[in-house]
Amino acid sequence: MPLSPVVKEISIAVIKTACSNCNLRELCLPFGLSEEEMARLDELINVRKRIKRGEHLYRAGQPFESIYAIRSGFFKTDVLLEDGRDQVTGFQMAGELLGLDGISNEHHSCNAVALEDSEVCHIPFSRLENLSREIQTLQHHFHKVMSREIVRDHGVMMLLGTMRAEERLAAFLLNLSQRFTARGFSHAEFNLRMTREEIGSYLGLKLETVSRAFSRFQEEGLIAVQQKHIRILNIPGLKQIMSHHNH
Amino acid sequence: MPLSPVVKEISIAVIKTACSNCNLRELCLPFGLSEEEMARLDELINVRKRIKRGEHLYRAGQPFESIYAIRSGFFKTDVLLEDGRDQVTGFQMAGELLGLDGISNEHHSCNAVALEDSEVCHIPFSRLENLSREIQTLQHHFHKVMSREIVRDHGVMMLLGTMRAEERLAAFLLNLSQRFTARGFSHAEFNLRMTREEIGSYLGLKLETVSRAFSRFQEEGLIAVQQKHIRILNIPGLKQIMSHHNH
DNA sequence: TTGCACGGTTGACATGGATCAAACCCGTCT
DNA sequence: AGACGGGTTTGATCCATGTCAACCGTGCAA
Repeated sequence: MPLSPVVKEISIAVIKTACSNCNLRELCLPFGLSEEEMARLDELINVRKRIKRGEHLYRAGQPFESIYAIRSGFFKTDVLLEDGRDQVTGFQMAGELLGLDGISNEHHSCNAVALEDSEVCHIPFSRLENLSREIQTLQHHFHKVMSREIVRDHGVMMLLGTMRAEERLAAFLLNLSQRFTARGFSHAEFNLRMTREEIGSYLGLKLETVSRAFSRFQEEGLIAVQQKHIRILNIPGLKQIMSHHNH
Repeated sequence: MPLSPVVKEISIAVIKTACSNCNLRELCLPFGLSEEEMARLDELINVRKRIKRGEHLYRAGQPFESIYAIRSGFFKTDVLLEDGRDQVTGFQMAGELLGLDGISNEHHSCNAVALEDSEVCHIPFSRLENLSREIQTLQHHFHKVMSREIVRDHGVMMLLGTMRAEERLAAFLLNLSQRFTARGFSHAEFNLRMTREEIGSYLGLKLETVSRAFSRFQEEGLIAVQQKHIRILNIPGLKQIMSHHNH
């Protein structure tokens, strides 16, 4: 059966996806819900999409109708200016939500691209609003998630506004490490899913600067880098880089 | 009657404040509500606080229990790093909401300071959640407001990550102009409420750089600056500065 | 009225990161 | 196996913005 051009780029698998037995439920939307409440959430979240590396989950300008919970994989979001400049606004991993920016004016305001083969749960937003009018816990948790996104963005603004290159990269690595840990992965060893250029775009730096900072950290014994493979050797050392911001 | 030290710094006036006859209702939370729904919102928003110039509406770390709608005046929000660095994360004016960042972990994550004598409406958050479980329009509008904040933050990240000094300042001025216009003020002439240092902090620049950029714009006939008084003479010119980002 | 304090402006100079360019590494295709 | 291409590393140089310092303007207090 032929697929339309639009659908072709992401294959939709209508697999019954249950929050109730998802191991990410404590990181994700169902956090704090009772069994019975979770069952009601399950009714609404029943489509899972697979997105292959490099494909868009959504694009800026497309009508907004759903948010997405990442079940597995890794994404970036970015915004584009008319003159071609773009900036990565975030990297998202399992258990995190994508698409919250689209609520504001019924259209997505950024692009979401998979950086590795990924799976997301499709959450129709108006049905989520309906359900969260009935389940207070869900309502409150959703508000917390949105608020957390605002706080995170303030952190990035701080980083972009006041930190120098090496501080930014240290903050970035520590943040990744901490999020991997929360998902049960090694806090000290991981593969970067994004290029130096994407890291640079996120951190407001050029790719060469990112590369040099990696090399510098390696020379100082803080990390071991081998292309995309990172081993963090000295977490306190990285933290220290963030604190003494002169030289 | 003596006031406690905590209360002393902001004088609370328990004046009946009605959204229903507030001229900011179309910019603010009541947007889109029917008369009857607005009356229910009125029941919940019945305390107005006056905050004098320089005083804090709230501070980072304080327990969160309310959000605030600005009735009149002008605020800045800023975050502080342990090592003393701080950054202004936004400037807020009448009709805008303050405190959304506090939802995420029951504590405010930034400081909100009045830049001129101001008045805010006090909106107990749990009561707002209760009401928005009953009024779909309110619920949806509140979600839009939070989402808009996220989109705004992405814009600031873009600005901090990719723009040069003069582009940032042009973007800043155009944004202010546009928000003043939306509130019925002149789009071309206004007084800045913040210092050069605060502008710089927001834009990720030093105050001297901000000052030089103002002077440069003046030389080029784009604006007329006289200390805090700004007159915008050439809006297309400012827009153009933002677009050609090389030299 | 004078003087002080705070914010703003301007200049001279220093520097972190951008830019430009070459070479390298690694996986993939032929 | 060889060649190609995307991503990365490293070096040399440049420039926008930071830093430091002097001075100015305005409003408030004595």
